[in-house]
This record gives sequence, structure tokens and C-alpha cells, in this order.
Amino acid sequence: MPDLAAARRVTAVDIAKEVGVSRATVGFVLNNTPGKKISDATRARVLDAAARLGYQPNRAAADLARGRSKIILLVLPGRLLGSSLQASLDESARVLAEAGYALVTQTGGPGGAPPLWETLNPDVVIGWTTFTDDEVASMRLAGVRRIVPRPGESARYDQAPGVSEGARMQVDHLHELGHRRIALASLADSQMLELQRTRAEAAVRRAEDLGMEVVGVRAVAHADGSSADAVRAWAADGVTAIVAYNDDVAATVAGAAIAAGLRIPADLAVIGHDDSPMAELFYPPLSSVRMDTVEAARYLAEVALHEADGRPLTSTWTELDTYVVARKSTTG
Amino acid sequence: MPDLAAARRVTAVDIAKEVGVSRATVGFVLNNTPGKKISDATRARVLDAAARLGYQPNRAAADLARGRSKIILLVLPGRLLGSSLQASLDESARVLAEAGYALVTQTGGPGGAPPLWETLNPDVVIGWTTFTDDEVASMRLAGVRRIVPRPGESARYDQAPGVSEGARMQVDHLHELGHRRIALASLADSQMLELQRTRAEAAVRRAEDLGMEVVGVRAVAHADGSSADAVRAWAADGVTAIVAYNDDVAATVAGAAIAAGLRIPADLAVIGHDDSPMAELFYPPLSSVRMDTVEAARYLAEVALHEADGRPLTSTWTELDTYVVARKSTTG
DNA sequence: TTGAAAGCGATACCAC
DNA sequence: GTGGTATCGCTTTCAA
Repeated sequence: MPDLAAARRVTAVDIAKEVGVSRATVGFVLNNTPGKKISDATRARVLDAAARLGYQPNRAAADLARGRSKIILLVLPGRLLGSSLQASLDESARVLAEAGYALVTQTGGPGGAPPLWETLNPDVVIGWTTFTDDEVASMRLAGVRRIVPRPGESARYDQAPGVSEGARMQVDHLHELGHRRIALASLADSQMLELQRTRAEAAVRRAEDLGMEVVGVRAVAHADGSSADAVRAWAADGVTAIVAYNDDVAATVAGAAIAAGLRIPADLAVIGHDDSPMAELFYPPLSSVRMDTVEAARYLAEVALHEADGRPLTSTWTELDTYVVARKSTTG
Repeated sequence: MPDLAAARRVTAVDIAKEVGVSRATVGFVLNNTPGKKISDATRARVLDAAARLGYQPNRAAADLARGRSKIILLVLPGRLLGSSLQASLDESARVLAEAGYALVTQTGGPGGAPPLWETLNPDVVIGWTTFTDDEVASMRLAGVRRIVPRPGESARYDQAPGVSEGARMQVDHLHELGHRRIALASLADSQMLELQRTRAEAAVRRAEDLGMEVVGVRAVAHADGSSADAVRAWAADGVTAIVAYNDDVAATVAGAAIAAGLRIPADLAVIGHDDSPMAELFYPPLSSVRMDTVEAARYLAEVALHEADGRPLTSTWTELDTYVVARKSTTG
């Protein structure tokens, strides 16, 4: 079982030999080292030789010499991916790659695999929400130099982007449409319990502020008929609209309502969250809440480069732009 | 803006000094170097000192010295994540971490961010399907030593796990239930066109082998009413069952059918694919096709360690275990 | 404008 | 059993 690359990789020394200059000179032109004046002639010859020999710098050696890894680790809660965020992160990765950084994404939290910051030596770790003290300690031990959000800064979970704001907007939307008696539909056995709870609390608080009645939170379980039961109960209770935890729940509620003979949204309005592809696809199309992931990704790249390279931050962190996408499941 | 870790990191030399042995000895006990007999006493003292000082080996130095990165890169097509695969990969990562390897996952294909193998120097790159020649060339240039599936081995796209087999099982399931006239529902504007096409072809071929009539493939677009139109057309056409590209499409079809007054599955049966959480949640619960991701993840870890460390392969690659989960959308 | 050389920190080979 | 030490490939300071 021979190695694919049995031949020794080409190093900077090879280029130096080929061109007939010192290895240092090679390094200077390859890194565009500022303050070094290299004649255009030699620069060109070096670049040419590098391309011809297929030179690829050795990451380990460079990391060791410069004392940093040029890796940026993004830690996301399990489910946050999947939607449009995925595509947007690709854009962040592209921007970071141009600056020489690799963006590595890790999903899944405690109990899972050991965090990658322990082994990857990332220069920067960026999280969606604040890290626990244990996590921060572990990062420091691993030599992580920059952590975002900054540990110790009072970043509260419910203030993280996409956690509470969307829930409030769901309620506002229903309120504007005249609904005064609503219920929440959540998901049983989810891995995102804290997120669900926080969103639900935010929704209830907003509803009460607006003088709406909230009949309660009902979990739509992964059990046959549970959504049908829920719909019956709501109907009996005079509920006119449902705030769903996400689009899957919204679709389930909508499906069960239609099966029960209710009209959507006339008899029961439903709004989801996340604006997954599903939301637009479903019949009737589901109103949902969307976050501006493009903007988020742009900001992510900016923050990463700020922390890693000291580049200036041109914008400040604001609540992630969040808005309601109104479709037929609420507006008929 | 001071670094979080202004203090120099503790190295093996520090431990050696602390304990009063040579740095080499420290290395031996830290790596459990076989063939070296270290007295239990010094071994204990070294380990203790390492723990006390919070020693973390420097990845870059180790990588450079040993000539490999201990990184395994898994390349997945965009959408394959999200479902249960995510959790299973966590398990692979844990197994690999025990062996000292970091599992990094990259999703998203061409046109996106530059592939991580260019910058991460992974020891092994594992893909779901075969890589293109360009990709393989780029990996070789980057010094990747092992690629799975092996380039050149005639692994055909439609034979990759989860590509065709599931589609055939959807058809078989409907056939067993007595359906003889079916249609396929796919997704317009999807990023997974090749996957959709391949699955559709497999389904059609199987249906024809079984003597079933396939009315055609109809794309359910992200446009209002498109699914309602589709349902009407199918009903007019005498179609009794739908093979949906995935569970989102299945839910959409089911929702539209119910809204059109059809009974599921009596008037129209629907089967999805992937067995997403949605499938079980929906009302009626959706029959779907599930792949054994746990087994896949276990095998992934095994292959990775085989390629990276030369560990023996205890099982052979077989078509990923795939089966139908029958629920009410087909069985009433 | 270019070259020499000192690290970076761990691995592993060879002596003792 | 334990200790030197050359080595990996690149970065970077200091001379020339």
C-alpha cells in the first residue's frame, strides 16, 4: 500500500536551488515580506520556479515558526446549520481564505466529540453564544489567544442573535393581523431545549406586553396523532394563531389543522421560524422568520480578521437583522 | 488589547526541568513510546508535572516532526448533514479523537470556499462519492497521502451509499402495497440536482422492472400553488402513489393532497426519503427511507484509521444499510 | 538587494 | 533505563 505521494514534497530549498538564490530570498518573495526589496527579475524567477515545481508551503513548519495556526474555529449549536447559513458561511470562508485563514466549523456541543480547539490550535474561536467558564478554561489551556464573544463580557444567552428577537417578531406579526388569543407549539425531545425555552419565554413576554392571551406551550411530539390532538385542543380553546418553534413544527401544525377541516389562516394562522426551504415549499406556504445570514457571515469574517490580524472593525455588532417573511399561512 | 495567553506556553522542556530529567525522557513517557523502559517512578513524576503545569503539546511542532497532521478531512455534499448523520459523525469524531486524530468536516462543493485540504494538510481526505480528477490533483499537490474512495477505482456516483438504493426501496415499498401507477416528485431549484436525477433514474428503472407505470417526474417548485397543481394533475391522471425526493417534498405533497380533499394514503400514498425528524412529526406521519448512519459513522472511523495508521479493516464496504420506515402516509 | 543563521517544539535515532 | 541531538521547513533578525 504505497503512499500516494511517495516523492518528497518540494520545499523552499528546492526553489532556492533551482533559481540559484538563498532560501531566505525565496521566503521573502513568497510571503511578500514588506520592507524587503527584491528585484523584479529574481522575484519573477522565484515565482515561476515555485509554480513550475508545484510548491506548497508546509503548514506545520510555518505554524511552528510563526507561532500561530491561521485557523479560525467556528462553534455552532447543532441545528443552526442547514438553512441559508450554510451558504453564507461559505462566503465567510472565502473571505478568510483570501487572508490566509482556514475556517473550520464545529457543530454539536457537550457530550459529543472533544472540542476541536484542543487539537487544532486555532488562533481564534468564535461562538454563537457565550462559552461556559469550563470551555474558556479549556481554550486557554490549549493556547487559544482570542475568544469571541469575549469571555467575561456580559453576553447573555437570550441576547445572542436569533435567540429571542425572532420569537418577538412572530408575536408582533400575529398581533398586527388582529390575533388576540394564541398558543405556542414546540418540539418534544429536541436537542435544542434551551433555545426552545428561551424563545418561548420571549414570545410569551411579548404577547403579554401586547395584551394578548397565551393559552400555553404545547409540545408536538414525535408520536402519532399528537399534532392532531393539539389542533383539536386549540380549536376548542378559541385559539386563532400558533407560534411554532420552527418550520417543521409549523408544517406539522398546518398539516394537522387542514386534516381536521380547519382553514388556514382563516380558522388557524401559523407562523414558523428559520425560513427553511420547507417554508416556501409547503402548501400553503408558511410565514416564517428569517435572519440575515449573509450579513452575519460578513460580520463573522470581519470579526475573525480583527481578532486574528488586528484589522479594524468597520461596523459594530448589532442584533442580527431579523424579519418576518409573510406568506399564506398567516395572511391568506 | 493584550493576548489572552500572554504567558509563554509550557513546553516539554519545562517539564524536564521541573522533574529533573532530560526532555527526551519526557517525550518518551508522554508518547508512551514503545520499546522504552521508563521506571514507574519517573513516569509518574513526569505525568504529574505535566498535569500540574498544564502541559499541552504543540501541534505544529509535532506535525512538523512526524510529518503528518493527524487531521482527517471529511467532505460531504451540502445537504447530507442535518439529519441523524450529524449525531453519528460526532461518534466517529470521538473514536478518532481517542486515536489522536481530529475529524474536520467540510460541506459545500465547487464554487464555494477553497477546499480545506489545501490549507489543513490532512493525512486523509474522505468523500461521500468519488472526487473529480481536478480535486484529486489538487489534493496530491497539497500533499494529501490518502484519499477515500481511492481515485481510479471505479466507484460510480450512483453506487455511492444512499444515492440509488433508497430510491429503489421507495418503489418496492409502493409496489408491495399494490400501487401500479406512480409519479415522482422532485424539487425545483435544488443544489442537489445530480443526486435528484440519479435517484429519479433509479426509481424509474426499478418501477419499470416491476411492471409499474411511471407517469413522470414533476418538480414541486418554490412557487405558490405548484404543489396543489401537481396534486390535481396526478389525481386526474390516475396516480395512486408518489415517490418524493425527500421528506420536505413528501410533506408538501401530503399537505397539498389533504387540502385538495384527498385522503392519505387511500387516495394518494406518499413516501419520502432521509427520514428527517419532520417525517415522524408530520400528520399523517410520513413513510420514509432511512440509512443506518450509525453504522456509516462507525465504518468511517474505521476506514480513516486504516488509511492513517494502517489499522486493519475489520469489515468490508457494503452498500450502506438502507431501509424503509413505514408510516401512515403509505400504510394508513 | 541578498544571504546566513538562529530559533520554533516535538520526534526519534543512537549512544551510554 | 536514560540522555544527547539531528531533524522537520519555514520565519525573521541581523549582517554584508
